[in-house]
Amino acid sequence: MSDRIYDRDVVAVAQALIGRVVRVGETAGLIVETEAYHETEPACHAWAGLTARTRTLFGPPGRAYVYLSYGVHSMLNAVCEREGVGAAVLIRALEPLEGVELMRERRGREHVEELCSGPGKLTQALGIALTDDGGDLRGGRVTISAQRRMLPIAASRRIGITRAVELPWRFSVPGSRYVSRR
DNA sequence: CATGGGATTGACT
DNA sequence: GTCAATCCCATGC
Repeated sequence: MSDRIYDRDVVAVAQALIGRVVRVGETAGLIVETEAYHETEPACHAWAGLTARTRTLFGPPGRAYVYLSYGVHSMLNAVCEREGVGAAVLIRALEPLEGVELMRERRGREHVEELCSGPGKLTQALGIALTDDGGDLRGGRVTISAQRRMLPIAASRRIGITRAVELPWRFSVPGSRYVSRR
């Protein structure tokens, strides 16, 4: 059941989200890159424990955790594991599927490869903001499909962090033109 | 209450 | 390759 997508090990969920579709209004994209974060490792916001910022992270699974990075970019995560455990999957890149013209307007870029190929890019392209924090990913404004396209998956180290860098918790579709840091 | 560091991006040398 | 933007919030005095 789709109810069990998020209520399990966050690393397994990070892999299971590859090939699903994120949709917001008329815009939609195929997930081609994710990263797992868990309270037991210091790169995760939940490492610091339950605070105002991490309230959603410790809440029920299947919700959106959206936070502001570098004071500039909104980041979309899927809250995982049982309520009370701080864990989430960062959605790092999408292959644009629908609403590409609207994505171009919002991004100010023409090339399809530059629309959703990064965690800050895709939230701008889909119009995801901090107000989407806490929303239900299976029936809210921002949704992730229960259906999944099966794609090859490669594991690697997470990008842009300074702690727990050795964990191979980044997952991406090998050869995709739509992953970040091409 | 003051300070400093980001799960990034885009512009510039 | 380097670096600033910009602001939330965790941390420490």
